[in-house]
Amino acid sequence: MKAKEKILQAAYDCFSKRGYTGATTREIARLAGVSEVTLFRLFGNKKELFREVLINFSVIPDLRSISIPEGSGSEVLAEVGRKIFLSLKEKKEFLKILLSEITGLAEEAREVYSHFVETFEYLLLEVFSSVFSSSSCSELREKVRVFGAALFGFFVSEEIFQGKELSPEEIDSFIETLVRFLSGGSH
Amino acid sequence: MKAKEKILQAAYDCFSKRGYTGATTREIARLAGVSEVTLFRLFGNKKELFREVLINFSVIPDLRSISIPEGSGSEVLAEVGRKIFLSLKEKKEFLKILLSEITGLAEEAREVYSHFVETFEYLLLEVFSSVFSSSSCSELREKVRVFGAALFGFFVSEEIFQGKELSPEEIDSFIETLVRFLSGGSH
DNA sequence: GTTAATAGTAAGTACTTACTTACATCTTTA
DNA sequence: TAAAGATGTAAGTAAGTACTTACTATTAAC
Repeated sequence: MKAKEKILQAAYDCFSKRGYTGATTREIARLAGVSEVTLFRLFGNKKELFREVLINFSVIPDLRSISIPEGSGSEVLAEVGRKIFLSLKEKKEFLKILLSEITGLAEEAREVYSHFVETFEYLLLEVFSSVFSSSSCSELREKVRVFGAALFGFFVSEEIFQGKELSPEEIDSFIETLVRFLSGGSH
Repeated sequence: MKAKEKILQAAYDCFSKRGYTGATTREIARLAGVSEVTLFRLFGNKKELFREVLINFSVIPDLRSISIPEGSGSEVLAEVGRKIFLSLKEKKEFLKILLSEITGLAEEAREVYSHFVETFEYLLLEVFSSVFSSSSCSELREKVRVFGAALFGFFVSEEIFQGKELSPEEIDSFIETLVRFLSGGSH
C-alpha cells in the first residue's frame, strides 16, 4: 500500500473516532506509519485531507450498486431494505464522521450528505414504483419517505447512538414489520 | 441573570455550533459576558461544564410533559407525533451537541442518549397501548419501534442533516402518512 | 550511472488551548 | 462599618496544534 492510501485509511479511522477537530495530523501520520511531513506533502493541509476522506469512503457507491431483486412486492422491499441497511452498517464509521461534523464543518459535510439523500431517495423511488405500480406518484413518494426515514432512523438510533451491533435477525425483524405496514396490511 | 446561568447558555450555544472540541472556554466566557476566570471558578473545567449543559438543556423534560390527548386512535397518534416532533425541534441544538459528540465523548453523551431513548419509547408505548388496545404486547412494541424510528429519522435527516426548518404543514403531512400506514389502511 | 521522484529526520515557527496565580474591586450581609 | 462572597484584570504556564524549512536517504526510470 502506498503512503497516500495508508494516510487516507488512517485518517478515516482517526476522524471517525475523534471527529475533525479532535483528530490530529500527528496521530494520523503515526497510525499510517509515515512521517507528518509526508502527510502535508501529499495533502497540503488537514481540511483537504478531510475532503479526500469524504470522497474516498462515501457510502454512495455501495448504494448505487444495489440491484433490484426478483420476487413478490414485499420480498423485494424487504430485500432492498436489508441491502441498504447493510451498506449503512459497512460504512458506519463514515457516517459517524458525517454526523460529528455536520454542525462544525457544515459546507463539506452537508454537501456530501445532500448527495447521499438524493441517491438514497432515487434508489427507493425506483424500487417502490416497480413494486407498487398502481400507486400514484405522490403516494409513492410518501411511501419512500416513511420507508427511508424509518430505516435511517432505526440505523442511527441503534447502531450509532446506542453503539449496538445489530444481528441479521434483528435487522430482518424490523424491516419485515416496516414492509408489512407499508404494504397495507397489519397482519 | 447570574453568571452561572449566562455561562450555561453561552456554552449551550457554543457547543452546539462548534462541538465539544471546537468550542473554547475563551469564546464561551466572551459570549456570556464574563471573564474566563469566573468560568473556571464556577465549573472547574471544560468537561464539567459540558456535563452541566447536557443536564440543563435535555429534551427529556419536554418529552415527559407531553400528555395524551382525547380523540380517535389516528388523531391521538398524530397529535402525539406532532408534539414529539416539536419537542425535538425546540431542543434541536441540544440534539446537535449529542450527535456531534456521540463518538468522541462517548460516556457522557451515550448515557444521556440512552435515557432519551428510554423515555421516548416509554411514552410511545403508553400511547400505543391506549390506542391499539386489542394488539398484543409484541405487536405494540413493533409499532412503537417503527413509529419512533420514522419520526426520529425524519427529524434527524431533514432538520439536522439537511438544515431545513420544516413548516407545520410539512410535519403534519409526514406524520399523517405514517399514522395511516401504522393504522393498517393505506387509503 | 545519473536523474528524478518519493520518502524520512530534525528542528523550529507562530499560534491556540485549558487552566492557574496573585491581586484588586465591588456588592451583599451581619 | 467590617467581613465575606462574588467578580474582574493581568499575566503567565505547560502543552498541543497545524504547518514549514532544510537537509538526507532510498528507490525507480532513463
